[in-house]
Amino acid sequence: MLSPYGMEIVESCLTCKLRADRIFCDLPPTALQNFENIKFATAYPQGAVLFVEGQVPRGIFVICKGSVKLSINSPSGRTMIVKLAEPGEVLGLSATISGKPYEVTAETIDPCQVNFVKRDDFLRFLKEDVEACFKVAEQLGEKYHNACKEVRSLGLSHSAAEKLATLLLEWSSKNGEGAKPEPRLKIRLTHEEIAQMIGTSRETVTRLFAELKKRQIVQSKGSTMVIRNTSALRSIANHN
Amino acid sequence: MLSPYGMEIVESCLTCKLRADRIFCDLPPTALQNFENIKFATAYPQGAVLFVEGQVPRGIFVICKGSVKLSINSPSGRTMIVKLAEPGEVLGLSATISGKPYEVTAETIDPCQVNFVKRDDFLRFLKEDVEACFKVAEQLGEKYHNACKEVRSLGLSHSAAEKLATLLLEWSSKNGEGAKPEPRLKIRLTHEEIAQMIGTSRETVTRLFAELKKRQIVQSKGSTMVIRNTSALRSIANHN
DNA sequence: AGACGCATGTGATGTAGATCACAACAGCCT
DNA sequence: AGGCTGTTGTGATCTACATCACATGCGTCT
Repeated sequence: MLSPYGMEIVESCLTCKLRADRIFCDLPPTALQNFENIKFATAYPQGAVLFVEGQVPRGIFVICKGSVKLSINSPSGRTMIVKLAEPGEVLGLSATISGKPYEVTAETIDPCQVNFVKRDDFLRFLKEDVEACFKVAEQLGEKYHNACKEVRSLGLSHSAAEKLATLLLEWSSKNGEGAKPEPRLKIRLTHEEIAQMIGTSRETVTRLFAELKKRQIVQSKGSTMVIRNTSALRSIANHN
Repeated sequence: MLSPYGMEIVESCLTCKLRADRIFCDLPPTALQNFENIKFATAYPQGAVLFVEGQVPRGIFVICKGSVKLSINSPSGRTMIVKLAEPGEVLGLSATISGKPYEVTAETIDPCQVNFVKRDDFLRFLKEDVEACFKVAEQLGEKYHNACKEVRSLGLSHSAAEKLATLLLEWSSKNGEGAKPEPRLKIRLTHEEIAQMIGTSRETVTRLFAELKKRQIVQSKGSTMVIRNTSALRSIANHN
C-alpha cells in the first residue's frame, strides 16, 4: 500500500521489523494485538501539525517513521523548539494521561508515518496491561529526563556559545558518529530554528558558526558539518 | 512515636488521614498493603540531602510531610532550583524506573517525613499492580508538565521581571489565596534562592522587589508578602 | 534567463542584567 | 553590650546579545 505522501505504510505493528529497538512498540504478543486493534495508522506530509499546545488531548501519537518538531510558543510570537522526536517516541502522552492540555506543539519536519490512538481507547488499554503501563512510565521518565537536560542547558549556561556547542555535541553523538575522531552530522535545521532550540537569536547563531569555522573547530560542506576539533568544542560546551 | 527531629511520624500509610488528597498514596487496599510492606518511614532534619544528581538511583522517596528543594547544579558551582516539592510527591521516580542517574538534587528545607522504597522492591511492586503503575505514570506526567512550564518560563521570557512576576503569581495561587483580591504569600526563600529559581542574580531580585514595592504592586511585612495589584503583576508576567 | 522567496552573512547601536564592591541591617551567640 | 554570620540594599562598570538594517547568496518557479 502506498500512502498519500509517497511513503510505504507499515500496516501492522505485529509484523513491523523495527519493533525490537523501539521502546514502546516492543510489547508482548497479546498486548501488541490489543494495541493493533485500537491504533490508526496515518501518514502526514512535511509541515503537518499533529497537535497544538493548549488543545484538549485527543490521544497519543506514536512516531513510526520521520521526525517531529516539538515546540513551545508564546502568545507574543516567540517560539522555542524543545526537541526533535524520532521514530519510536510517543507524543502527547502526559496530556493524554492527565487530561490536561497538550503542553507542546508537534509539527512534522519530514513526511511521517504515525500511529494514533484515541484517548479513552488508550486509557482502557493501559488499565488492562501492566507491561504497557510500565512502558508508558518509562517513556514519560525519558521525557522528563530530556526536559531536565533542557532546563539545565537553559538555566545553567552563561553564553550562547556554550549552548550551541552542547547542541552540536549532542547531535554528533547520534548515529554512532560520536566515537569517531571527526564526527559528521547533518544540519537539518535553519539557523533560525537552531536559535530557537538554544534560546538565542538567529544572527547570534550565524556569528557563532562563523567563529567556530574561523577557529577551525568545525567545517561545513553543504548541509553536513564535520567536527574537526572535538575537545575544543567540548571545552566550549563545559563553560567558557 | 516521636522522630529524632521532634516530628510525629505517621507510622502506617493505611491509617494516614492525608491519603485521599495525595496523588500517589490513594491506592486500593491490597496495593497499599503491599506498598506498606516495602516502604521505610524515615525522618530528615532541615537541610538534609535525599539524593544528589548523578548518583545511581537507590529508590524512590515519597514526601509525607515537609518540603524538599529540587535543584540542578553545574560543576562550575552554579545552581538552579527547579521546584519545591510538597507532600504527596514522589521523588527520584524517573531515575528509579530507567536506572539512569538521578537528574536533580533533593534537599529538605524543613524537617521532613519521607517514605523510602528500594529500587528493586519498587519495580517489583509496580509490575504487580496496574493501578500503582498508572499512578506512577500520572506522577511522571505531572513532573514532565512542570518541567515544560519551567522550560517555557526560562526560554520564552525576555526579562527577569517577567519571570519573577510569574513566580509570585504561581506562589500566590497556592493555599486558595489566588482567588482573593489581595493574595498573601509566605516568602520561604532568600533572594539568592529566588534568583536561582528564575535564573538571574541575587542583586537583580533585590532590585526587582524594590521596584515592585515602589510601584505599590506588592507590599511586605517580615516574611509575608501581600499582592496589592494583581492585574499589574499579571501584566508584567505576560511580557513587558 | 530573470525574479521572487528564503537562508545566510555582517555592521552599528542599545540595553538588560551580570558582576564587583561595599554599606546597612538583621538575628544570633557569649 | 559587642562581635559573628547571613541576608539585604545600592551604586558603578562592563559585556554579551538582542535588535535593526541591510547585503549577499542560492534554489526554484515561469
